[in-house]
Amino acid sequence: MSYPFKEIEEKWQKLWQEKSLFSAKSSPEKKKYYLLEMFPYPSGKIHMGHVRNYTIGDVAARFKIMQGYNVLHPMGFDAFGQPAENAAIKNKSKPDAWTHKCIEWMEKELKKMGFSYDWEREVSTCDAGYYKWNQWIFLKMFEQGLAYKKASNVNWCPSCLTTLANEEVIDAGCWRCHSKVEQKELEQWYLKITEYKERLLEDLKLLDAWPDRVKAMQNNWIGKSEGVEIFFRLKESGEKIPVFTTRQDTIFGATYIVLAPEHPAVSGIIKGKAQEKEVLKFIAKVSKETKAIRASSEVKKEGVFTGSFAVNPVNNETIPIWVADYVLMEYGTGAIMAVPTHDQRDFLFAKEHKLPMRVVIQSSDQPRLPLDKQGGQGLTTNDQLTEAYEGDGTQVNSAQFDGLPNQEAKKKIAEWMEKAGIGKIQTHWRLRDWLISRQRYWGTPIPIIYCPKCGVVPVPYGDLPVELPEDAPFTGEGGSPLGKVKKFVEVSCPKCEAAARRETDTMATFFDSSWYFLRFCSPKDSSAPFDTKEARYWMPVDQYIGGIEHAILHLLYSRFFTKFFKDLGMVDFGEPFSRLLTQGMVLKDGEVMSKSRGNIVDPDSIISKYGADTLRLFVLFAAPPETELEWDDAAIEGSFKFLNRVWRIQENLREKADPALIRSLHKAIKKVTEDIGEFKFNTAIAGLMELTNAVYQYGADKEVFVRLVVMLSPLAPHFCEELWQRMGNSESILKTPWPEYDPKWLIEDTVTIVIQVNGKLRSKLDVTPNIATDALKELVLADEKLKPWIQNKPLKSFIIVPKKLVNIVV
RNA sequence: GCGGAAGUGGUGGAAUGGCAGACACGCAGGUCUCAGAAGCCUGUGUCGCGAGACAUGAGGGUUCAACUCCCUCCUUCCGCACCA
Repeated sequence: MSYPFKEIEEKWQKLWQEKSLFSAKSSPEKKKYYLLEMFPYPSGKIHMGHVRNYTIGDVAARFKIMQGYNVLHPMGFDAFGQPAENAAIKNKSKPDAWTHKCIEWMEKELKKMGFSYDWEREVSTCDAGYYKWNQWIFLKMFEQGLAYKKASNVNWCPSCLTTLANEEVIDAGCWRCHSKVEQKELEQWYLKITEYKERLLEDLKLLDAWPDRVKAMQNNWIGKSEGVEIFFRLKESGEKIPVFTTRQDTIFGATYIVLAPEHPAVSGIIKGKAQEKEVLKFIAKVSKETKAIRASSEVKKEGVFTGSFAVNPVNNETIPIWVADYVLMEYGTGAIMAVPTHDQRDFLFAKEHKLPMRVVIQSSDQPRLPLDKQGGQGLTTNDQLTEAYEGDGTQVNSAQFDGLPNQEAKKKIAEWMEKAGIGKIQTHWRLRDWLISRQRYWGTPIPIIYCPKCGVVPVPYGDLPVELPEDAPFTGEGGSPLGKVKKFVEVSCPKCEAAARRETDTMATFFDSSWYFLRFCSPKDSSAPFDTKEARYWMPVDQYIGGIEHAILHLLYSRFFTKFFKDLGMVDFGEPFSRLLTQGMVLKDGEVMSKSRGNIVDPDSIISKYGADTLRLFVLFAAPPETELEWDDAAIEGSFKFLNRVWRIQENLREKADPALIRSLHKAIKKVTEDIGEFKFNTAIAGLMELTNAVYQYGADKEVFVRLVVMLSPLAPHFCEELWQRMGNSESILKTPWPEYDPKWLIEDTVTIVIQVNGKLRSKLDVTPNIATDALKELVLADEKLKPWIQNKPLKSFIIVPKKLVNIVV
């Protein structure tokens, strides 16, 4: 017979709620712990990913409560977004009603898992009480010049019918629907995240408790590269052509320069040249290719000579100007100096088009690079090299810099060029400003009014929130639905009262989630986005838990917002999340669970078969939190069996425990406490299983059983509350302090010493822990089992690791 | 190409310089039962009857001792990328 999990779970979920056991209050004299899991999009159903994410968080929260911390563990919903709107189009329902229904279901599902949330702090981003503050924050950014509108080429998803941020484009496709992203010229709102690029990069170093992977990804994304802009000049007109390089140490090896086909100087330099027609044809061909195609043709680098020449400012050498598709207008200056000997792409291009090469960095390894002179210019012939040498070495063919190590020359050349006015030390960044306009209904309206006389006018703070009208038409045919609601669009200008129009785009939903962790500190505040005093107490988040898919998007934006609030003086810290745990995905048969693959395991079905406690236990036991978890329908039986095994102990409690069991207990307390503290739940559970096995071996008394149940309670809370109550306790088990081990029980009367001969295990001895070295040596050498291994070979050394091991080397 | 993570039994995984495979799943045997299920007990890396030998992606190195540290390489996953 299995234990009655269904009754037990329902009973305790009800009791916890009645007692508001998890409602948090700030109290400065108590140590706080803010534990947060990434809030979900309210799809209506929770999936295994949610179960895993929130179970990890819940165990940590309950553990910290029992350790005496004042714990804040809130939950809310990232409720704006396209699925609600798509559902509205499909079912002719309203996004608002649909979303609230979903939230209701979702809450129920979360409650069925027994999570310890402070539901009084629940927040939904689609409530006007929340998104009012999105608008407030937007206006503050607008005042600081951090929110601005500009026309440019933007990413456009033809299926979602809206623009996308760079961070939302994955493999040239839309992050949500994977449609191929198109480029479109549009006037859109941007947030100047680039203003914070230095700090966003620099402060990554402060995040010791973040996974390296996430930091590396952000580092990559921000993409700082330091180099020099070198001013080449056109031979004929003397016009400046700046090129950007990070390898200024190779400047003396530049044998041609290459312009992007879109480079503005191209049309001027080909005019009247014999090559004009050919170049124009080439440009036309390239312009037809999309970014993706251009990037994918990795092997062949196509290009044409322009008929013009440029002058290298470091040696006044005249070199040809080419146009090629491998140079991109979007990066650097859209022009490069080509050094075929020390850049592989330039090398391939030069070889293809028979362009000259010159070695300027000599490798210190053998064989040496060929430095054969050709026409007295230090040129290497085309067939002497098989690839570019991109490593470090010594400068050669580099005038006054000859003989210097190239890394040193890099600094000196940069300084020299700046002094001589032929270059400028410069840093390029990959990070672009964040496009937040979306041509969608179900989001926060951007609080801006366009007046024919006053121009762009921010909505006055007193008029916030700009509420979403309820009766927007959803056709799915494109164009912002808000634009079709007359009474929304037509307003009078707040400044001059002339007839004006409202902005009809809404904000990207990542705006909403960039500061929700602050809102949880004072979720009902009606005078500010958050109460600075409350935020000072609770923030930063001590432990944040969520999926790796947000490594750049949400986590970068949240860091940006936090720094913005710091600049406004609203918070006194620059990073929102002290520790970050990115949990691994849940797989089935080696693949991510997804509807399209049809390999979804519904948490509900598991709960009704085994109960939430078994489900919790299994997702924690099957793998460490950071790694992928392979779902196994059979293995979950093991977790269920374990709970039943613990359940049966209560029927057979003894009067007095065996000392061997007491020893196991104290060992287990030490292990489980350390492991839960380090989020090593799988081994913590193994420790509890071992203790349970020991109980079966020796028989348990009440004292041992009590501690077992207390330690199990963060992991299987309903189950343990029930046992706790049956043991005669009236208070929740959460009010019980976490057990402590007594070190005296960890001291063994005898220890087993492993005896090795030449590093191989040959025997074992039981001795007292503090045995004298000589006595131990004597004992070991008397061991009959070792005789065949030692024979009468001379003893080279005798290594003793106290209480553990002896190694005899012969 | 650059950056990150990982590679251990049939499976999930444990061990961060000191007994490789904890704890589970699975499998096999036993016990209980009229029988089955559940429970309980035992066994279970490979080869070998055995003593023992071999085994942590491959190969080297450091060390009395290496899954663990160092070097070279291979494979898989993830991020970025004609980034100058």
